[in-house]
Amino acid sequence: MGERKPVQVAIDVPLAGTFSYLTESPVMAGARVSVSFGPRRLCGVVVTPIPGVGVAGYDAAKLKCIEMVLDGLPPLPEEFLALARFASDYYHYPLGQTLFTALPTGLREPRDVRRPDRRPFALTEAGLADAPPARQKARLALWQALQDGPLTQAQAKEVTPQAGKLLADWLAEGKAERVTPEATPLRLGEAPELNDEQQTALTALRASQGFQPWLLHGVTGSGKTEVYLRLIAEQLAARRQTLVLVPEINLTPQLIDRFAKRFPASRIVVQHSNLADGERMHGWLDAWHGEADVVIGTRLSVFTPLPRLGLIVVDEEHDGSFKQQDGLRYHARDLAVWRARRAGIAIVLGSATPSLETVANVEAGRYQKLALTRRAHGAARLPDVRLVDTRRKKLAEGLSEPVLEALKARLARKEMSLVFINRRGFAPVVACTACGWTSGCPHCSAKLVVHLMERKLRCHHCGWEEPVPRACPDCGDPDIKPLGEGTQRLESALQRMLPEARVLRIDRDTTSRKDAWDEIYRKVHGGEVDILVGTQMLAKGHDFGTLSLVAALGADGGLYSADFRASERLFSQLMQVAGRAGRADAPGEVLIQTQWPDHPLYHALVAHDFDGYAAALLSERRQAGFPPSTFQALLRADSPELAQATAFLRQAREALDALDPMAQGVLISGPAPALMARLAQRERAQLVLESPQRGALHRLLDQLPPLLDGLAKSHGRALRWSLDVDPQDW
DNA sequence: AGCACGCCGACT
DNA sequence: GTCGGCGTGCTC
Repeated sequence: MGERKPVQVAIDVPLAGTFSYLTESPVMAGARVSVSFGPRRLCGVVVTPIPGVGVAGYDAAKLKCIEMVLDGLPPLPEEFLALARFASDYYHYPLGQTLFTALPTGLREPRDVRRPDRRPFALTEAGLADAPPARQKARLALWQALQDGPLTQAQAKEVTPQAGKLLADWLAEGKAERVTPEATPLRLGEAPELNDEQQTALTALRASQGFQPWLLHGVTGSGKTEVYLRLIAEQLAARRQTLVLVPEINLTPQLIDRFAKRFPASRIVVQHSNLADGERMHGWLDAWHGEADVVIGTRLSVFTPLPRLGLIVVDEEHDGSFKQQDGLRYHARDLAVWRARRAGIAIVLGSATPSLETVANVEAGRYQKLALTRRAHGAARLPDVRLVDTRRKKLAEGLSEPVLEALKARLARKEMSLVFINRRGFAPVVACTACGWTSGCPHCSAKLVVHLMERKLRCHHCGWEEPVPRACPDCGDPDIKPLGEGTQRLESALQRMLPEARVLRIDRDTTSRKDAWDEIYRKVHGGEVDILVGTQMLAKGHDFGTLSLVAALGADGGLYSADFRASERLFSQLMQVAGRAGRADAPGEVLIQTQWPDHPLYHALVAHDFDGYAAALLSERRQAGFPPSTFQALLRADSPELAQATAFLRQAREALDALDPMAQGVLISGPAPALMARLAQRERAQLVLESPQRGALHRLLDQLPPLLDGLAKSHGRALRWSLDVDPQDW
C-alpha cells in the first residue's frame, strides 16, 4: 500500500479554487476522476495546485480519497488544461466550471469513457483459409468482400446488416483482426484560380513564421475562404491540424460541403452545440487523438485539443456570436489568439468589417493586415450605394418612392432584390392615438412587438405573449395602431403593392424550424424568389447568389444609441448587406433610407470607406475613453427588486473603493440600471470597471470574486451576480 | 449548483 | 400527529 498523497481536483461547482483528495497511486494532471463531494458523486479533473487557493486551512484529517480514476482515456492534455487555466484566470470564473464548460458533455459525468476502436477489419490467415459454406449467404458475402481489403464496421454493415455480430465472432475466433489503415495520401478537390490579391495574401501568409496574428480584410465576395482553403491544404500536406472558427449562423451544410469537396481524403470534424452529445464527443476525441485534420465549428470548438495544431482561422472575426453571453463569458476569437501564441503558430482573422479591437491591434503593429479589395470573380464591381432622404418624403408602409421604383425595375428585369429591416414582427409597438399608451412588456423594459399573423403581442427579450388588445387598456379608446415597420408588415405591404412579386421573409420566426434554411436556399437558388425581406440575418454571410438591389430601411436607430458599440455594429451590418449586391456583368445598387443623410457613417458607406470610418470611430473611442483604447469589465447583478441589486453593487463598490482603484488606474462607475433594466421579471443593474491598462484592471478583478461571494451571502438566493470581462453589449 | 437539514402551516 | 413549503449552510 502506497502512501496517501493529496492531489488537487477541479469540480464543476461555482466555488473558487480546487479540492484536495487523497490518492494512493500517483495520478497525472488531467486525469478524470470520480469523487464523493458532499452527498454527491461527481466527476473531477486532477490539476496542479493553484498557488494560494484551496489547499490551506482545510482539516487534513477530513480529506476523502479519490473513488476511481477514469482512465479509459489518457489524461487531458496539457494544452487543454493550460487554455482552461488561462480562461479561468482571464474571465475570473472558477477553474472547475471553466474546465467543464470546455469539455463535451459526455466527459462531464463520473463515468469512464473509452474511444471506440474504429479501425477497419481484415481477415487473418486463419480467416482466409476458412471460407464459409455457400448456404450461409450473409457470412459468405462479408467474407468475400473482405478479400478485397479491410472494411470499417460501417462499410461491412452495408454488405450485410449482420456484420457487427459476424465480425465480433471472427475477432474472437482469431479469423479477423483490426488493422491500422495506411495514412491516406492527401487529395485535393478542384480549386478556382486565385486573383493577384489573393495570391499576394497567400504568399505573405505562407511565409508566416511562429506566432503571428493576421487580419485578412476582404470585401464581401473577395474570396477569403479560398485563401483559407489553400492554407489548410498546406497544413494537411505537412500533417498538421487546422482549427476553423465560424459564427453560429455561418456553419452551414454548404460550408462543410465545400471543405469536404476540397479535402475528400481528410477527416473534417464539425463542432457546435446542436450536435448530438455522442457525435460531438466522437469528433472531439478524434481531434484530441490527432485523427481529425480540420476542426470547423462555432465558439465552443476553440477548446478542442489538437496535438498537431498548425493554423487557426477565425472567419467573420467581428461577429458577436464568438462571445459567450452567460456562464464563462469567453470570447472565442481572443482565446484563439492566446492559443496560437502558445502554440507558436499563425492565426488568420478574416472579415469584410473587422472589429475595432482588431483594427486597433493592426494599428499598434501587433497584427499584420492583408487586404482583398476586389471581388474574386470576373469583373464584379462594388455596388453603387445611394442614400434616400426620407425627411420630406412620404412613406408607404415604410417604403419610399425611390425604393419602390427600384424594386419594380428589378422585378421587371427578373432580378432578385433584398430588403433589409432590422426588426422582426409586424410592427415594433402598438400605440394608442388618444392617450399615448404603448404596449410594454410586463416583465421587461421592452416594448411588445406586434405579430399580426398570430394575432399576438410578443416580447423579443423574454418570450412573453399576449393577444392584441381591441382597445387601449388605459383609456379604452378603440383607436390603437401598430407603429413602425417590421419584417412581417413589410412582407405583406410588398405583396400588396407588387402583387406579381414572390416575396420571401427571412427572420428568426421563419428560420427557427429545422431545415428552414435548406428550403430557403432551394427557393433562392431555384429562382423562385423576387424579393427577400429580412433582418440582420441577411447580413451574416449567407450565399444568396446574385442580388442586383439591396434596400435598407429603418437603420437610423443605430446612429445615436446609448450603447457606444451600436454605430460600429450598424456600419458593419450595412456594409455586409450592401456587399450582397452585385453581379458579374453589372454593379449592384444599394439604397439606404435615412433621416440623417449627412451622417458620416452613411458617407463612409457611399464611399466604401471602411478604413476611414473605422479610424474615425477609433479616434472617437479614444477621446471618450471607451474600448478598445480602454479595457472594461462589467459587474452585473439582478434580483426581483432593483433596490436589492443596486444595494449589492453599492456595497461591492465600497469594498472596491477601499482598495483605492484610482491609484491603480482603474475607474469605477455605477451602480446604474442596465440598458435593458428589466428582463424576465428581474431588475438588472451594473458597475463598470475600466482602465487603460489591462493588467491594472485584472489585478483589481482578481480580488473581486471572494469579496462578492461574501457579500452575496447577506443578500440571499434571489440576488445573482456575474462578471463580464470585455463585455460586448451593455 | 445541488442537496440535506430544519423549522412552520394544512392535511390523509 | 406528519407531509411538504422553501430559507440557509456546506461541499475537499
